[in-house]
Amino acid sequence: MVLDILKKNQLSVTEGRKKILELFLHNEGALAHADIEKKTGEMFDRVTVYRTLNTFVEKGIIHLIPTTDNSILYALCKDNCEAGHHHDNHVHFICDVCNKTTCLDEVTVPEVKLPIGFTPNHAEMVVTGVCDDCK
Amino acid sequence: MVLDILKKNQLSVTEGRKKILELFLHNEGALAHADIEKKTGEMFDRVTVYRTLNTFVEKGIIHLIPTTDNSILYALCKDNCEAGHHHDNHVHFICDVCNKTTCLDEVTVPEVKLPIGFTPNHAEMVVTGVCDDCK
DNA sequence: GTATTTTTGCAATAGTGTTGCAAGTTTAAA
DNA sequence: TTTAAACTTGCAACACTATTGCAAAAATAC
Repeated sequence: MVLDILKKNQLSVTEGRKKILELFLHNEGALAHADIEKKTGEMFDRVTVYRTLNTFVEKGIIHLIPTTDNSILYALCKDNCEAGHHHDNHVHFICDVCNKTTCLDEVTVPEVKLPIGFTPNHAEMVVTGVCDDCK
Repeated sequence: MVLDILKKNQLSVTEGRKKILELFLHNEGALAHADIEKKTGEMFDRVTVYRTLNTFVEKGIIHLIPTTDNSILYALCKDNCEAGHHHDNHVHFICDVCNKTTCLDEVTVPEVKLPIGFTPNHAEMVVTGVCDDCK
């Protein structure tokens, strides 16, 4: 599984990439750099984690989630991942209780009518509230 | 104008608050902390700018805009500001060309149907593309 | 005008992210 | 299977972003 994804994206198979990709595959929600650093412990250098995450974003294996605090959240979305690249037009949900961020793969970002003069390219939507686990 | 807003929110009137609030009033788009520091130059300490922005957010004079890089963007939205507090349910637009962020006060964030178990509280939407100035 | 409350500036600290380079690992090809 | 080329990693250094405590200064209230 992990190997397939790396090879499909023409990436060298290294311990760091395998481990970090596994974290995303076995983790429901989104992850921040700090989460990954905690979970991998002393295994890799901070810089390696940063570079691995950037590589994955460039290849479209994971994608960024917009937030209002100054944190960068990354998530792998199962459906798109298989296809090798992301459409990433789904809504993200951040739980006010457990703070977990979830990709709602089945909820598509709705179209909005913009004022005259504005041309849309991409739209992101983040909903906060109470998630299924915390209800 | 500036004084009205500060008094309405029960804030002491200081040089820093007046100057920063003016920046928002005379600036179309959103501002990051770094923008404000550049525009105020040596007038105030960085810490004062941080604290002023936090105070304004708490009082609802300005609000945060979600981004995918790790930057915090602040914007004052004319309509709500007059009322003393924000509804902040409008769409934000980030121009791919000039990178300016605009509040589309007249475009409301649409409702979406969430999966069973999820209860929404607040929704944010950010659209990227080409703005009116850059078209 | 003075006392009280609030805000500011400074110094120190912590967190976040990037770059250059040498050493190490992976890949591909003989 | 060995070797050479390409790529990735770790380290050190650096830059930027943000927060806290405390004393001095300013604003408000009386």
